[in-house]
Amino acid sequence: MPDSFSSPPPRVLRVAIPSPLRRLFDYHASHEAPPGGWRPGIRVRVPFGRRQVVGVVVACAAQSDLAPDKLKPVDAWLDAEPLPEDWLWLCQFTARYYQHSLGDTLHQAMPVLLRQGRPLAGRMRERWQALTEPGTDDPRLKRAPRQAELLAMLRQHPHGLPTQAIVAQGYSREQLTTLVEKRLAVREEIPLAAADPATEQLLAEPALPLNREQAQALAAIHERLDTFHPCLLHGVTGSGKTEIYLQLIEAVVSRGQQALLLVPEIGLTPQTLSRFRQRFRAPVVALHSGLTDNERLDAWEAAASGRAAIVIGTRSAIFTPLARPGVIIVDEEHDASFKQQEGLRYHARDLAVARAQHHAIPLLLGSATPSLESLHHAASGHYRHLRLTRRASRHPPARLELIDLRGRPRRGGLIAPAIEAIGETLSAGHQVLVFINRRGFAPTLACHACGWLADCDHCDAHMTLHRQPPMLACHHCDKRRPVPDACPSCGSADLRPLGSGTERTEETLASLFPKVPVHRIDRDSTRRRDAFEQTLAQVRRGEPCLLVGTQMLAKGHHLPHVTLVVVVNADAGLYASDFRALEHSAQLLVQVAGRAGRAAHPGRVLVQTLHTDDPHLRLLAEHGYDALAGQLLAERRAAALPPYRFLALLRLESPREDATISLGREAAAMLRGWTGEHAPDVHCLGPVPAPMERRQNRYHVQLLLSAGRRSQLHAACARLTAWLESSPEARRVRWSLDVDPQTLA
DNA sequence: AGCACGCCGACT
DNA sequence: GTCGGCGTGCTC
Repeated sequence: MPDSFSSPPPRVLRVAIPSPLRRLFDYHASHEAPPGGWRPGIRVRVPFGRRQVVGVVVACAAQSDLAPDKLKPVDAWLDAEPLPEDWLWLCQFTARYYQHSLGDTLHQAMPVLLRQGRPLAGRMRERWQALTEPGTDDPRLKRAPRQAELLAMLRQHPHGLPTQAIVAQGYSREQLTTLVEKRLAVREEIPLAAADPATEQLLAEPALPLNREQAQALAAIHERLDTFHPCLLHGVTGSGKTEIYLQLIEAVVSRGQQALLLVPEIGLTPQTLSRFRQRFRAPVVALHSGLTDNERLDAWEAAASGRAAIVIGTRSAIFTPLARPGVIIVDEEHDASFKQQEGLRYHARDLAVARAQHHAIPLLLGSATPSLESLHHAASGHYRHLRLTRRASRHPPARLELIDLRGRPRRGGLIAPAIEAIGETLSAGHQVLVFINRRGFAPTLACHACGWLADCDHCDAHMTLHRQPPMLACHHCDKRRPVPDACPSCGSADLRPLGSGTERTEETLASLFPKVPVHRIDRDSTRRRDAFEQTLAQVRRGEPCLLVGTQMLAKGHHLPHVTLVVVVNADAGLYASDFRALEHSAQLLVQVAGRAGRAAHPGRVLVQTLHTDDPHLRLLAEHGYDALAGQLLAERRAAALPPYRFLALLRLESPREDATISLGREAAAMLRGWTGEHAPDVHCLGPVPAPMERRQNRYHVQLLLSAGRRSQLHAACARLTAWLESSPEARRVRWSLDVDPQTLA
């Protein structure tokens, strides 16, 4: 075994470079070594081509495969100590699993300041302290009341306050520096490591009592906290999953370990955070989009050093290093936002499984509507299946009532029975949620004289008609056009909106129920930062109102006064061509339905559809999500689709249709020749045009690989990426490989 | 991905 | 006469 003390210092460093190239680059270790010697995980500044980049040492070697005169020396080391080992492991695993460049993976998984080469060690925190005693009023503050208030606040905290806490109180950095200039306060910097006071007592708020099911589920996870122990917490809306998370975290943190909680993009709200911050005295770090680069690096450092006890974040938080990992929890594990849909296409839930296994710690996946993957793992015994069937409220979850759209006139997408039910609910003093998964006024504009449709010039798609402001917009490429007065094809003035979006339904409801406020919630109406929260706060006050919204409304938000939910059209999702379309629409329908009747009143859910006899829809309506999931799993098995087989999708895209398809053909031919001998289990489908072949004037083609064994799929993907990287034709076509694709679009 | 080199069109 | 279009070649 090599002894690190007697082995000679390395002469060559193998460095991962932030570039899409799937290989390492060797450098001479001629620069002075860091104090602890060269080790994997140390960042270096190196010359790369004609520029300087920040790379990460991945291995140290005595010599390179390249001639020594081909190697350049590193310019400098940037870390005395390597970056966290668990983080480095996860990045290497991710790069391998998703067939992505390691350098690029490390780069993406690093806080921005580390990418730029800024130091990690020795971070300081600013603190501000009052210099004068209370009671000594300074005449210079007579005309500066805010500064006087700020000084009074600082005086109440003789040990000083961090900048963040002061800014949170509504004061500005300028006011602080003015106080310092007047020598009334002083700014100091203390090491971050000393900044958080130790906590004597973990719980700030008592735990809630658990019902029997909850207690059993918690006990099952508790049983083994020292091994990899994946559990699927499968509990209906309102069955108290969060309380189990909280008590599990309490148990882990009281052992001196850390908890990592992943939530969907839409779930990281101030309410969620305050629930955790109020419950624990332990330091909670939240990784949300509002953090500055400095705050993000501080949070990373706090997690890596172990000072942060609880880390909460969305998808990318899976890459947070942890000094003493104790549990990983993924809330709403079925949520599509856990999968990154561009660049490094990782699934945070799947990485959470790998990471928990690596650390030998429990993993908790929570959902009311688990993904078919997780249900399959639970059924096959890979995951422990913990069910919560009892709701805190005395009402059972609302059932879906299918109502037939066929042959009935629609107003704003709604038919008479739905409009009547809305009227009755409002008269009873309750609130109504109308769910429609299309934003804009209408899906498109049509000419009733000649049949012309408003199509996008750049995509194989219709343009959506908007009223606020009036325009035609393509939702695939962001191209906008003014609304024409007359048909561009025949000149007729008989242009009519076709179908309904949120704006049109909002308009219709406002005219049908003029005395009741209508709130529209979609990406367009909530563009202003706090508009969404403000509307929700108003709705929670409980006065009768109508909510019209897209799936933004469906997820997580507690709307206790809604007792009727209307789904304008269930068919769009159910009949989409994607193999996960049914699974995802069923999850969405159940989530939307979960918004109804959580308070003192039972709820109703009306689902408008053209296909009231559709077997899947009926199964969902009559027997619930679990029954439908069972059926869908059987169909997936029969169709040789995930979770029974594994997929990888090669996407090809270029402005030229012929170049795209011919590269696809060559790749397929190469692959079929290779798999026959090396990976007979791998099937290669295609090349085929992607579902929307032309987008933003680029042609999209795809090649689908499937296999029953991951090892063979992995080998085929490795062969494919290597071939593409060396193929001259592939340089003119943009390509990307999606391992475990979420959709085939 | 960057970034340079290199060879052909419309401007001061 | 130059500025600049993007084809193609390389990065230890």
